[in-house]
Amino acid sequence: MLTSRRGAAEIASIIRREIEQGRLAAQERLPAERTMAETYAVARGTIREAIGRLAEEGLVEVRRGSGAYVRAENAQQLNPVIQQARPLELIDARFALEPHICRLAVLHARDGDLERTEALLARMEAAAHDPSEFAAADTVFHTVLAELTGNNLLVWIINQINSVRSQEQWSRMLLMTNTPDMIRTYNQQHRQIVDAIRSRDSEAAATAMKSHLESARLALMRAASA
Amino acid sequence: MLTSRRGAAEIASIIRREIEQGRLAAQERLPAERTMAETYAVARGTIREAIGRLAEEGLVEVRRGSGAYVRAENAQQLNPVIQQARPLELIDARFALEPHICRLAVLHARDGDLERTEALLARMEAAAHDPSEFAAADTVFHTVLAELTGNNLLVWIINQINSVRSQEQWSRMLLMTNTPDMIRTYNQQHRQIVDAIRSRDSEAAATAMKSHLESARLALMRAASA
DNA sequence: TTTTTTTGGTATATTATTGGTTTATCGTGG
DNA sequence: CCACGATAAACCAATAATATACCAAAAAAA
Repeated sequence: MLTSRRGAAEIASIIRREIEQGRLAAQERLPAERTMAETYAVARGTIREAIGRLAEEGLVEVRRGSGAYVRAENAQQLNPVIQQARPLELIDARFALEPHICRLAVLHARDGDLERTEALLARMEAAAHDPSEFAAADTVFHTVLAELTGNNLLVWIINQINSVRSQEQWSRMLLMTNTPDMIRTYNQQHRQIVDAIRSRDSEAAATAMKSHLESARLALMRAASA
Repeated sequence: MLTSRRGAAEIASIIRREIEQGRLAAQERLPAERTMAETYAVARGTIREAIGRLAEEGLVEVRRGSGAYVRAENAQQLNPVIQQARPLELIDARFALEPHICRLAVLHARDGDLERTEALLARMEAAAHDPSEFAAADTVFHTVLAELTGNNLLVWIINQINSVRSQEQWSRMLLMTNTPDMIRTYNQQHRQIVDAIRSRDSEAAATAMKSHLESARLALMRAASA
């Protein structure tokens, strides 16, 4: 139900969501009130009202003449379980989910749906020497696989797991493990997965995903012990 | 009586359902009376009558010049994605997660940890004629299995999935499917799972869990088609 | 350093929106 | 017929949002 009156409450919800989703990092400064007023097409007073509520909630801290800042202790507040999850816990969770996601994708994916994965495969193959770009595309790839199942719950879970990748520790780990050699291996495995889905072989798809995850786990453990 | 002509009582139930299903968050403002009148194709007075009843029930709070707001204590604050998940989506997600959770439980569970499952098995076996009690214990049982893995991320995911059981639709479904016969079947399967974990046979544990979930899915589909 | 720019803080008059109220009218069912 | 509920329209009062201007603190630039 959308209301015509875009009030301070709605603006506050929008900003709150931005913060909780981590699109605004801790300690980071919010855009200036006048800027936000323009971007949300709303009066500055409304922005001030919204920020005031967030300040009351302790989510942000406003400094006169400087700006409004995300309070550190609240930036990661939502889903502390996921944020504190250790890399190996994440891999285990993926081991549980993604092979079966591949099976469900075989059952539910329509032919046209695989085109998106093709574009992603190309993007990842072009990023052999750009670990960040590869990681970004890889995240989308695994999300798209979940979407192929048509199961919104699974998509949501995968998104939750993916959200940890924005974490600092995780980013550094990715840069270490995503060497050109590993990226090449991953790309071959990705293609095996897509091919298996395309040929409607659910067990082959699940097996390919297990191999893929096993490679990722090994790379992770090598990086951790190094 | 003309069914096309909707009275205040009907409008009130519609809005009440919107609130209880969490489609309107806490503290959120309802659409303006004039707007709702248009969307429900009804006179403003009828909307006012409906909102008045909700206010009497304490479900909403009306502020002159501002709007009608959902009172915090009545708003559903669960995750909308999970809340709107269909039973079969949930089962599929469990199919993805729980067999592998059993494997991980075999790997990580210590001997003493299985005592909790024993107590739960006894509780469920004593509840053959009490579907609600059985469902409650069953929820805990699957959570404990996740805890055996030592993976907090998996525990969190299972808890999220379990939280949907408080939903109205789901409760009715459980009462339909949890007949004494089905409960007996479930209890046998639960014991197979625990026995497999105890004897450190990860594939047997995973297979037993798959059988269990398959039984649940069949019961669900029978109930849905009935 | 000094100067300039940017930023939040405050005040105010105006406009728009919203709930509150009244009144007249129409249809349906008893 | 009457009673009752819904409709429709008009107006009132409270509140929210807008638009504008100016101040003071902080930051940036000179």
